[in-house]
Amino acid sequence: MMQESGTETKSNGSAIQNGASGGNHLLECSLREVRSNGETPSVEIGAADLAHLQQQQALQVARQLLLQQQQQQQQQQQQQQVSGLKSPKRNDKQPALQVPVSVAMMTPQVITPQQMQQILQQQVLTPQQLQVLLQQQQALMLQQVIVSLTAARVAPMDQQQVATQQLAFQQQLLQMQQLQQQHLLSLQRQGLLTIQPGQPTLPLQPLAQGMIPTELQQLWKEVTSSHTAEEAASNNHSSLDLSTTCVSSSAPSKTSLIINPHASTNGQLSVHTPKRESLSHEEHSHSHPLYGHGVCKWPGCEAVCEDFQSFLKHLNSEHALDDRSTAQCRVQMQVVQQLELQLAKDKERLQAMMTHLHVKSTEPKATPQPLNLVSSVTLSKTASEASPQSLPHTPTTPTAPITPVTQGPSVITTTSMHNVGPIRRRYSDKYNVPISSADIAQNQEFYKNAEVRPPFTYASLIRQAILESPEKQLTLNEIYNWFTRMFAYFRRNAATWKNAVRHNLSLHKCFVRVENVKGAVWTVDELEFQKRRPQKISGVPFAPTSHCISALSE
DNA sequence: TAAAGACTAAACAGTT
DNA sequence: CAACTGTTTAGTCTTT
Repeated sequence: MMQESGTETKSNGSAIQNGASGGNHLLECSLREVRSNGETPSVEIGAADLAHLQQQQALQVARQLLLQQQQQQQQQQQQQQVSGLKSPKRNDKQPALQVPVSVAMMTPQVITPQQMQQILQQQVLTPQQLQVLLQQQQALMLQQVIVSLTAARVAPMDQQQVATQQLAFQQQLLQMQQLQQQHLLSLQRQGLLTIQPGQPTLPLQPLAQGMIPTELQQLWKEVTSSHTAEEAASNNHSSLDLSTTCVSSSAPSKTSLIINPHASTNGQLSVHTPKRESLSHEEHSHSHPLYGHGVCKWPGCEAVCEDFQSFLKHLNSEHALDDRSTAQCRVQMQVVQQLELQLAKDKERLQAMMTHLHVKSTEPKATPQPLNLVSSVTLSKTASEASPQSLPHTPTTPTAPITPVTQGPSVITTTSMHNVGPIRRRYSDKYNVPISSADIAQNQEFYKNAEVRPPFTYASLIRQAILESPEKQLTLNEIYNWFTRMFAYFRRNAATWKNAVRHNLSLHKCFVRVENVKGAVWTVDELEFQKRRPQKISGVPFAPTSHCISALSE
């Protein structure tokens, strides 16, 4: 309604509300609201953390699997129960916050290609987990490269050592890439996956793909050759700092901060911009690509800076022009180059897809649902065969100015957490999109950052919010907070959607209000919810379906 | 074409 | 008194 009113000739109050005017104010209000409620999760930090935890979880499962295999080889039968290996689905279903500390704190290790091969063959992990695992491995290897680069400067290796290590890294990377390709191919064959390179939830993929050995070699040469004895002496300390930062337990999340454009919405990977230049420019606005949410966004830094002034101090002292910064810059440049390359490829692909599907760009109502464009095109054979009558001509909503996410984040969701429920029919069905069991939890990274309307009904979202809570009950305000936390879209037009939430809570019998000591909370009557409507669209049993295909995109 | 579901808007009452 | 919470009604749009 709001979206239609924005694009259709007919207009009412909501159209005005939905316009650009006042949007910032509403956004600020929503954010203030979130903060005032004592909740800290910033969107970006949450995104990075989640990616980190997902990686850790996948790695943990893989390790347990390997461990179990070893045990089984030794003792044949007895270890199955003791191993405590959770089913992949169960594991995936855990919200990030429930991940045991021991898992989150685990020091990442690179699994050998042989071990990886084993995991792939066993097919015990879900495709999603394998994907994550592969990416993490690539990230870890990249970190090893960086560590070695700095270590090489601290303690110069002889040429043979360097060459040997180089070769090892290259071989490992190559093997990993081959395995990943093999894995993706097998997924494709199984119809579980439509490959979408460059998707934001798989931030490492483009990098790893792009970091071909020759480039790494070049990088290696550049950095190692720039080493001088004087620098080694003066920068010994800082180099070590980098190393420890990179191999620390939180390294994966830091890596994702570097590489994933979503991990820092304001970090535009603009490292090649001369620092001083941007400084003078930014001093007025106090918005600096390397500074956000009180944290230094220099790759791998994350130092807390109270205000902008202290950030500037920190930037000048900690990230001055030395060989460490130079090396980091070079790495970042590689990252950017690869991302740009990937973006160009994806743009080209999108163009070809749209050409192929004879997009009617004059369709006025199509704009609000970029999600369904990609879904309908990439989801499955049935979707693409459906030949939608009209497709959006632009991947972004007119009211959504966020550009970094327009790259095409078609998220592959091969695991099922919560079956969210009915999608909003008015938009989704238009394109014959069978994404009824789309998975919020898997797509949340996207919705957190992109101001795109989630294709789910209010009732489904409310239910999801309540079910995600530990007590399976939420106050109205907590439901509000969930909406704003999980969806960038709901950070504006608060009056509208909050009214809708209240309206839905009251209207649907599946939402039960329970008087509490500290007020009232809302719970879900699951029976009523399931009763609500025969979900013809989904029509498919949810567990297997969502395990196979569900999707979303921008 | 009618019915049903979903959404937006708004009025209103009770509570904090 | 203002803001919040909860209920209800009305109108519109879309799908079946």
